[in-house]
Amino acid sequence: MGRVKKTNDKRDRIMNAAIASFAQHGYHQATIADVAREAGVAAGTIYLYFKNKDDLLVSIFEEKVQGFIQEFHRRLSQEENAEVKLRKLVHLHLVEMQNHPDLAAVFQLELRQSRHFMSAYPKTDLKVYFDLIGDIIEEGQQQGLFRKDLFLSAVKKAFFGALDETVTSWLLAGKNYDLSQMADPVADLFIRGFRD
Amino acid sequence: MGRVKKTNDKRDRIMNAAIASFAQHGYHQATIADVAREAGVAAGTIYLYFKNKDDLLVSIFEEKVQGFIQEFHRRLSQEENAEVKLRKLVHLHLVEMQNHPDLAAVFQLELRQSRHFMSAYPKTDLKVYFDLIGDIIEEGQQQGLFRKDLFLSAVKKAFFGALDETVTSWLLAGKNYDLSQMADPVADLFIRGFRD
Amino acid sequence: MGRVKKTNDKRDRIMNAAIASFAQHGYHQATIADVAREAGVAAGTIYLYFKNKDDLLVSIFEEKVQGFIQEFHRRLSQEENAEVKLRKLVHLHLVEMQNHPDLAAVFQLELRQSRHFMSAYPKTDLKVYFDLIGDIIEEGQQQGLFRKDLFLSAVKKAFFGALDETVTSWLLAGKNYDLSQMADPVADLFIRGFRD
Amino acid sequence: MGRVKKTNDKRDRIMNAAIASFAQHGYHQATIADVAREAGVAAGTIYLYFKNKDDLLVSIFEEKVQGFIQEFHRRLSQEENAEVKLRKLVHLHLVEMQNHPDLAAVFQLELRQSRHFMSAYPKTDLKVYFDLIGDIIEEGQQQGLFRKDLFLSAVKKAFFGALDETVTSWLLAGKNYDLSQMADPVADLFIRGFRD
DNA sequence: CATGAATGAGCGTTCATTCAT
DNA sequence: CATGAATGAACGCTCATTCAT
Repeated sequence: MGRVKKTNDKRDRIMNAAIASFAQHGYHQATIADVAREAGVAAGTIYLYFKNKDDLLVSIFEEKVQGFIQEFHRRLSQEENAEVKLRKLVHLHLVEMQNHPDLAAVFQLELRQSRHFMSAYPKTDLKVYFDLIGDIIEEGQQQGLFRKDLFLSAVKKAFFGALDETVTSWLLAGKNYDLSQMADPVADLFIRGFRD
Repeated sequence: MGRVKKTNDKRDRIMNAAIASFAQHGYHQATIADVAREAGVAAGTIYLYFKNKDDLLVSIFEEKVQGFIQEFHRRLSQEENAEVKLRKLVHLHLVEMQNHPDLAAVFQLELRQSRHFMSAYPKTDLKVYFDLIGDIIEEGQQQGLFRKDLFLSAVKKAFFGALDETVTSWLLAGKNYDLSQMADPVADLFIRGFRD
Repeated sequence: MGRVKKTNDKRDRIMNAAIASFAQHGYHQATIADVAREAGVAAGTIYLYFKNKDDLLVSIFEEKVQGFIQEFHRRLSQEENAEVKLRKLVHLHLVEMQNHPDLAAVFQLELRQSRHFMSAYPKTDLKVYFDLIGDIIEEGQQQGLFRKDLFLSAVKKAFFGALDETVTSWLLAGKNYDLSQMADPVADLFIRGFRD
Repeated sequence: MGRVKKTNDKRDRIMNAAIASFAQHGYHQATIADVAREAGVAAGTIYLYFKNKDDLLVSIFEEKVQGFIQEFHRRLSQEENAEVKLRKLVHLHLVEMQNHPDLAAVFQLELRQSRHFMSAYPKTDLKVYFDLIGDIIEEGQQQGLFRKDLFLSAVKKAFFGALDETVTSWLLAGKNYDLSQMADPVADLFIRGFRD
């Protein structure tokens, strides 16, 4: 176990170094040498764990988003009411981004620079996140809370886009205010918008 | 007049070539040679009209977005009712993007890769667009249509983000559906969300 | 005459602008656009008077050096004594360079960057200057002032090199002392070295 | 040791390739690709050992001149008499240049094209060479061989300039005569010029 | 003669990636 | 597994020169 653990440690160190480097310098400006230095490994070592620079970026997304989604699922499954779930999702999304600003910067700003990611976008884990949102809305419809005539694929995107822009604006403003305070106003807006 | 016209023609040709090239290959992947070939000019000629590659990208944004905002302003000023205005804005936004998909791709995907643009983001013309949105919402509040307790800076971003993601999703899905059909569902969502 | 004069004026203006530009920025750093701006003409105009940038540099040398040599000839022909002539030549050389520092900079520093000049060096007007020096030394030998066994081609170069380095050092030191004060010490050195 | 030796070998190979390339084509005309080809390395490798092209040029000067000066110092320290020292210095200078004509070409012709070098000129190792010359002259004064009223800073430059021009002329004439034969005539000239 | 817009060849430098050790 | 020296493709940009007006 110690052996395996150690290996994963190194992979994690590289990934975290990449998050920090990409967030600080931007994906294109950050070099593999930067990441290696930050991770305390040789540049060549990175290629033992990741196929290439793009894979490193995409892996950050896949593994970290997966983690978030799993956690969000777990946390939301405790709730019954779709409105409460939706509100909680907004809170979780913004709080997590606030607590992991480097990761947020990579998600919001850098990830879009990966051709590979963008072309695979509709099939990524992000789809799972969209589904999570869609499921909650449908749940709300079944609970008689939300309108039946919602154009689901449209409102899902609108909801996600609202969260996304909220985080992006916060990042680009220099993170100079409390992001979580935006949660209730945004959640209210959509819950009212969804209501019957 | 002929002389001036011709010069502007060349500048426009370069800018349009850049929009096409950036949309097709992505900002970083597109080379100045690509743009020049597409515009039918020599590479060096581009530097007679634009300071550098980044300036080309930023100029696209500034001049084209300015055009859109002015047109939106003009079109919306004919309306009285804030709800109608908001609905119309959503329509205009999505229809324009649908009619100019390359430009849309540059706006949604490529522009964010410009460090220069992103750092200037809060001061760009995009702020004017945010203001336009904010003004309509405030107008709705004064008309007694929208809630007075809206967290304006939050809902502005949510609204813009929703439009933004709607377009981005459409682009990344390969523009394989009618974008304008998303207008009413999205507009409905926000109008209800804003209502008193 | 007015017509011809005007033309020569423009050629002169360009040449003087080139001297100033080359002296200030260096030959390679100075652009044709710089020279044109300084001369108050369009870039293309320069090519009506000079074959190319290199020709401009070489022409400065040829015409200005020719002027100097002619003047030196004239001024020295008044003297009889070879020692006096030599002393006067040193004075003239240093005083002229001091009075035309931009020209000096072009001679001492920039001219050597012209491949064309360097390859033609042994055949340039500089040879005439070397000959002028050689003639004076031979005159001194005939006047019984200088040794008969001087290796003429060696001492000519040594003499010129001494003047050259004296000017170069002054230029590179920022022209922060009186160059003409070096004349007598240098002249003394060579006159003694040449003496029988 | 093998490892270190090999690394130095590569650096040396690049430097020697640069000397050959700069001598043959001139500094500005020689490309990094030329140097790389000549050295048998990839272009990028050069940047592992030198900061940029200019650094390559300046490094040639610093390391090679330093070598010469040290060797000259060592060789001259064996002599007592200042006149003999001076004569030997002239010999060494010309013989070394004759034996390393590519290096000579870089010194005499190319180095002066480096803005960076020229601006640092008064502080370079060349100053050490000037000092070496000055020390010998002062030694001669103390030995009662040379005049006390020599304008030292003037005659130092004259002496160096004479050597410099002697080499330059030889190079530009196509190295078509024996440079070392100029040594005695030049040395004689200065020794007589310096004498009491 | 004069212009200056247009040209396009040319090059230094970076950096993701490889591979011998 | 790990290294880091070496690679070499790739590209933005400059600027001397041309030529249609």
